[in-house]
Amino acid sequence: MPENDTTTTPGTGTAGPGSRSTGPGTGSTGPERPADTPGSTAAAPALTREALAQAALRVLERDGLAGLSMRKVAAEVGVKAASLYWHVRNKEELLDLLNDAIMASAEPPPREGDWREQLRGYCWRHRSLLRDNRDAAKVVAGRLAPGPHLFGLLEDQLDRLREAGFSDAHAALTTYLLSSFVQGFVLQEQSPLSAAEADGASRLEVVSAVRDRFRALPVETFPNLVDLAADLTEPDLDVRFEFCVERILDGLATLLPPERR
Amino acid sequence: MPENDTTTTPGTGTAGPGSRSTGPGTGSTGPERPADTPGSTAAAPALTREALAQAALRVLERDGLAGLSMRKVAAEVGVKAASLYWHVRNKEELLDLLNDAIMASAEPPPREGDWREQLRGYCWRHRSLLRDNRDAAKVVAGRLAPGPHLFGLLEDQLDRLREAGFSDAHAALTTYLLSSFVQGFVLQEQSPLSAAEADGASRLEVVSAVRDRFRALPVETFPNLVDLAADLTEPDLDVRFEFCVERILDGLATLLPPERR
DNA sequence: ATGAGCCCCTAACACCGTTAGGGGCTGGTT
DNA sequence: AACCAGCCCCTAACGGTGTTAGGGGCTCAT
Repeated sequence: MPENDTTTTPGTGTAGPGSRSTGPGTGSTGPERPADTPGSTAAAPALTREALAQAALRVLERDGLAGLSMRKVAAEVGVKAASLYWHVRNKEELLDLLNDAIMASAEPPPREGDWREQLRGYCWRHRSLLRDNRDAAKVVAGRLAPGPHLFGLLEDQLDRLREAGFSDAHAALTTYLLSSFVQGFVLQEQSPLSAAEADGASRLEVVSAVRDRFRALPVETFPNLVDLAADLTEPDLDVRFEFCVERILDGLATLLPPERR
Repeated sequence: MPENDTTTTPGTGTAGPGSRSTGPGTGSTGPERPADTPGSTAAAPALTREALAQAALRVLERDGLAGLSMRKVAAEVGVKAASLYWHVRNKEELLDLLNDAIMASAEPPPREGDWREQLRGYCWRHRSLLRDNRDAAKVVAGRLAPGPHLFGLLEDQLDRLREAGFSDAHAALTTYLLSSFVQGFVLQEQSPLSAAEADGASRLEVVSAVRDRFRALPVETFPNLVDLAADLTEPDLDVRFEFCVERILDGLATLLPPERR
């Protein structure tokens, strides 16, 4: 009942009218539309999957992931909820589109400096991408489904890694290391520290409250937590991120022969 | 044992009748229950927050995070949904409890070998913890809210890091690096590669399908993706994880004076 | 006996994802 | 001209969700 379903799979082609058959664009990279509305009322906006993705992006920005519903996205494009199912198999697929729409605004760092500088740029940009779009980290979280835009980034990153001297296998593995870390980090840095967020509670207030809680722990069982309370609650998350990224870069450097650094 | 609780931040005590006022245990560490049901029908299970967490854990295992509803958790403990709100402010708080319940089954690696070996153990154990409990990674994802069990782990990890020779600040930052990475990695490794999962589609089938898709990309625009298709789709995720962890450990090693390695 | 606090209940609200079925509107074929 | 096929949207409804209001017992200390 709840999920299951999947009844569809490809089969079940009872050819019944109601069943979704092809849907517009299923292709990954190639353009799908036959042409574009040859004549007649040329201005008709023509609801596309792209338009859906943009609408979803707007709703996400306004209401957050929890507030993103089919009905709202439909309203955003001026139709009713059920109509979306002509363009999209289900909400999950809409989220895939949304995921790609988020990735669309990413662009690789400039091609200057050594490999460290460039990879560093990738990490920091990836982080800001996930932070700038509301709830982007959560959207991306359980979603590998590579949209075309991510392909471009991946391609570019691999290119630089190989050029830096990394082996094929190492280059490929490195992309996973970087993306896993950045994703995990942003997820953590954006999650509310305590229930006392979302209300007023300025960031700094919450942080120092957490720090006090650390300090208030029983010293005999949690000596380190008490002692390192200040370090654990370093309020500048950029410092944290920088530390982590530099450590990862150091680790990657050991893969290269010393002369390439 | 650790009855616990965290939570609440006391305020809001308007003392009005209908409003949830205190809830059972609000104390931080001390035991709350006055005693335990002195006489009479001694066997009454007495619905506790702990029991709720266990019930939620069972529902999670059975139906996954998407299928975890207040009503089901309530049914699991033999009450109706509305009754849960006496013990818990809302679903979010229940998820915090669930989070801690998941963490409860974690235990630190043995204290043998050098610091690398021990940190490695932490990473691999953390990963299996998140993989063994269904949807655990997603539950933990947007949830810092440190349950008492996580405190224990953190304390232990910090202790080993300092003993290894890391400075206070470095030790603290390292815990974030490790947990961010592991969390991000498991999130990625568990997310379905394509829509063609969840159905039949053995893992290997899907992997090789994805590999073929990489290879089928236009070579002139995605030369690296095409070329590294095999490396990018390495099916053994342990290999990936190992690479990432070792790189991070290498990076951490550079913080130590050479003689401590 | 009274009241306070605990703990659960029934009903209901508004909203969710999703499906069934239908109805126009278009363009091509017979 | 008539027809059909496909596109694209609609209304209505199903079963489910989190959450609140209000009430009712049941146990205790006064």
